[in-house]
Amino acid sequence: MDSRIVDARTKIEIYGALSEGQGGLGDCPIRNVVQSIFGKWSSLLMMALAERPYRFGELRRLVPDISQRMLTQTLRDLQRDGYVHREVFPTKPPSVEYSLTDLGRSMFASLHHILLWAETNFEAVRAARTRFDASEG
Amino acid sequence: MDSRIVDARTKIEIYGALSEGQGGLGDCPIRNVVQSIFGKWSSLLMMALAERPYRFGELRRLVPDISQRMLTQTLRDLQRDGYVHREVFPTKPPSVEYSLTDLGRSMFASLHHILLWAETNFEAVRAARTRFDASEG
DNA sequence: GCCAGTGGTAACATGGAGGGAACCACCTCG
DNA sequence: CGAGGTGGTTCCCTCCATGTTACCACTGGC
Repeated sequence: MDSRIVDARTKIEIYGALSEGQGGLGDCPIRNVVQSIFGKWSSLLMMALAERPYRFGELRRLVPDISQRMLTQTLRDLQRDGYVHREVFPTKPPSVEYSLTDLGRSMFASLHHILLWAETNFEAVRAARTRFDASEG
Repeated sequence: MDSRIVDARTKIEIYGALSEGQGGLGDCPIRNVVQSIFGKWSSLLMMALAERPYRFGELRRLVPDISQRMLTQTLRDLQRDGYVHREVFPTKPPSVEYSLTDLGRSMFASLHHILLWAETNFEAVRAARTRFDASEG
């Protein structure tokens, strides 16, 4: 990855231009994509599906405290964005399998970095929060 | 980065264990950290500060459609999490400079991947959405 | 007959993130 | 004297993501 960071002013102008006529940086399509990735459950489901395909019920059991509604909706959003493929099998009670597409695998490869960072550094962040909260009264 | 992905079941159990007694995966500290990074304006401000330190007013002009309230609050959150350093200079009207800490630079290095991915691929995502919306009536 | 499991949908409630506008103290410049 | 720039805070309101609950059709097993 080219770690050179272009002048932020320029970059932000580009971001703004992309949302011309819609409301400025607030709904720039790039930031929109990023936002949708970070729904409350999206990254967790991507993590699971990155390992192997899962069926609906399996995912529900794997993530105990997601509601059925949010599981349905999050999967549908991921499918809509092209990250997830949904396949129905004509078993006696029809079963449904969810798997990552190529786009999904590509996206998860980039997403993975920040997830790993959080796994490694969340204690440092928690410590920083504690320090901050203590010093501000 | 080690691209080997551990068994999702195991990983999710670990995530769950971290939030023991608080409410399950819903507020696992790792996911909590990730969520805070993806506030509406956080990544944009990190992008700017990754380039060089900025003053409050500079940031406000750089990001035209952020409200003063959200700028203050987002910067405070980033400072609280240890990503941003806030320094007050005793100029005649005191001025304030915001810069990244080492933790912040480290975090942004990982965040950068997914931002670049979104910049590169947002058209593919938009295309996928259009296709999906067209095919579902 | 009846309950459990398949994969959902629909109606409704709610909490918190975000937005808008006004206000603050201080200083300088015209 | 008044306007505008410094960096905020406070109050109020709105809307959307999420949660809760109930319901659906179908099948197999007890």
